[in-house]
Amino acid sequence: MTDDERLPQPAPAEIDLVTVLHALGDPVRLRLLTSYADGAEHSCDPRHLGLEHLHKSTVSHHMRVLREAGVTTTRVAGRNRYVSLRRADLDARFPGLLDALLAATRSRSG
Amino acid sequence: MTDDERLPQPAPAEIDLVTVLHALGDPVRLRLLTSYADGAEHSCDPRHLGLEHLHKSTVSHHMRVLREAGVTTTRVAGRNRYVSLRRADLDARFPGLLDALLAATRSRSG
DNA sequence: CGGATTGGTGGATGATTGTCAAACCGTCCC
DNA sequence: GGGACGGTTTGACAATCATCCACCAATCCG
Repeated sequence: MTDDERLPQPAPAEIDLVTVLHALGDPVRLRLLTSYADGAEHSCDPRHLGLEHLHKSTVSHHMRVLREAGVTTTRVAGRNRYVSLRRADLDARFPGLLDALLAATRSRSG
Repeated sequence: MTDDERLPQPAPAEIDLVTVLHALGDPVRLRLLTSYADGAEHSCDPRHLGLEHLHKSTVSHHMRVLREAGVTTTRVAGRNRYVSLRRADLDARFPGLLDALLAATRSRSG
């Protein structure tokens, strides 16, 4: 489970606020964030994410940006990848930020 | 004071989260945000903002992005412009977001 | 083995962007 | 009027970016 391979991601202390904001300043990636808000692991398939209109390589690109910014983590198991939010790391580094962002997306502009 | 002319800016309800995050996902603009965190009005002169290395037209461009995103407001008085945070509008629309952002910039990664 | 599934890589392309420079504009003041 | 001051606008340019497409790689399963 947890000891599967993980794709490269920044250490908690290396998560940079500007990079995170830049990563989330895109409609597709902010929508991915809302999908991940449930804390569960998600596949990369665009059809499971309400992104049917996007090419799978485009979604792959966006997920890489999120991961390299430190927003998500990706666990590799067989031919599947399981993406989830790094909630604890983000909360520790930027207290209240994630909650405020998720609340903001829920209240309307998501 | 308050009834001076103001440069165009979005109405409170039109402030869009993606646009705000995109605006703040730039090191110069995030730094401007920290300058404005005191709630006071600030001139546009790069030398008063710790941005001596930037051309004044570049700073003008960044301030326009912030204003059009709804992050700041600009009051015009004579030949001067006074830029300040739209704290009340942002707090009303995205509760806790601004506080979390400013706390994050203060704690380190500014 | 061989096909299907899941997802990523690399190239191409058009759009956006950050920056500077130079010209411009309204205002203040001598 | 005519500088000087504070900022904006426009244009140019390189860099980044979002997207698609075609191809590739690893894994699972019959």
